[in-house]
Amino acid sequence: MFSKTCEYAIRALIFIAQKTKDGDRIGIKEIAKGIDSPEHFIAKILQDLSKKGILQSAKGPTGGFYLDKASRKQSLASIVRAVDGDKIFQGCGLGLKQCSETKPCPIHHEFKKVRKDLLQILENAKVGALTDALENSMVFLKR
Amino acid sequence: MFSKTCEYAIRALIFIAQKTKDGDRIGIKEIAKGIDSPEHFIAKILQDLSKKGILQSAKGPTGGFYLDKASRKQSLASIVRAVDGDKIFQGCGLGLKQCSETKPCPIHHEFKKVRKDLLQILENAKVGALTDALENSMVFLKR
DNA sequence: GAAAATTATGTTTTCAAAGACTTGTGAATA
DNA sequence: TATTCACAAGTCTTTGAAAACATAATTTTC
Ligand code: FES
Ligand code: FES
Repeated sequence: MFSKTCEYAIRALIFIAQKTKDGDRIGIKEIAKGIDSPEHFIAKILQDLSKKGILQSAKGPTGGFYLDKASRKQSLASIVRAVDGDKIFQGCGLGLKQCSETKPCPIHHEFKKVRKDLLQILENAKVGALTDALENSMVFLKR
Repeated sequence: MFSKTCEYAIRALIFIAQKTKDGDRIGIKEIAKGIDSPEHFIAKILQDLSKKGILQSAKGPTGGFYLDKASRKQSLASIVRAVDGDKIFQGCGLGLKQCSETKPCPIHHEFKKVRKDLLQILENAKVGALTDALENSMVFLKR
């Protein structure tokens, strides 16, 4: 569904949101452990995303990654868009060059609904809102 | 969503279904043109699938690919399973090693619904049933 | 013997991951 | 106050594997 890169990115962002509620910062090593991802790989992903303003970072001692107020209100959809683009939200399910209402593929009408549902889920899921469930161990970022 | 391989496979199967309604057979070159795919690539895909019994083939002059009665009743879901496996139907949306009800990821409950809808669409779409819409130019396999 | 799928093999591109090196920054220290 | 030092992100390069696509030889069957 999503690329590996994108999966790691979402997990990481939620993890960071939980760990930096009180203005703390968190290092790359701890993030990698916390979401069970390759350290160098997630490092690169987060660096790209911080350039794009999806999350914040600080160098030096006491440095690390964190999320400001605005970033916390962000939806998972915007993360997906930043990483994988919007192919998943707009592209044709059967790989036609362009999804089109007037020249649809055989599953266009049904597929459109799935895409829309998926988009809605991701739009509604705000990064900062998922931390409570995490702390109560109702959901997990690794297993 | 699906792999390129899988997209080609679905398009090809629907195309073959339409072109071999009356016991005809159709060659690889015509298929490649009909669905706008790389000729050698789709050839390999179809050969794999014919080994698995998803479609039928015959060598020699007047040979080609075709679909028997049973294959026509097949759903798109079984094609997807044969090509991409059932990761898309069962795997965790955030890439956890295993999707689980007891240790779910943050979007598990919502995501499950999307997966289920997708599965249903693909189960309901039978290869042989899509040919009419194709012939009436209500749907397309390339553009 | 010609037309078709089949098999085997090779190339290119993309994705995932790892490693080494660089830059910036806060804090200790002289 | 200026210097140094250690820490942590940032950048660049390389490796590995899989997916996507291409070429050539082979087999089957009419
Ligand atoms: S044309 Fe295929 S999903 Fe819209
Ligand atoms: S655990 Fe992530 S989708 Fe079920």
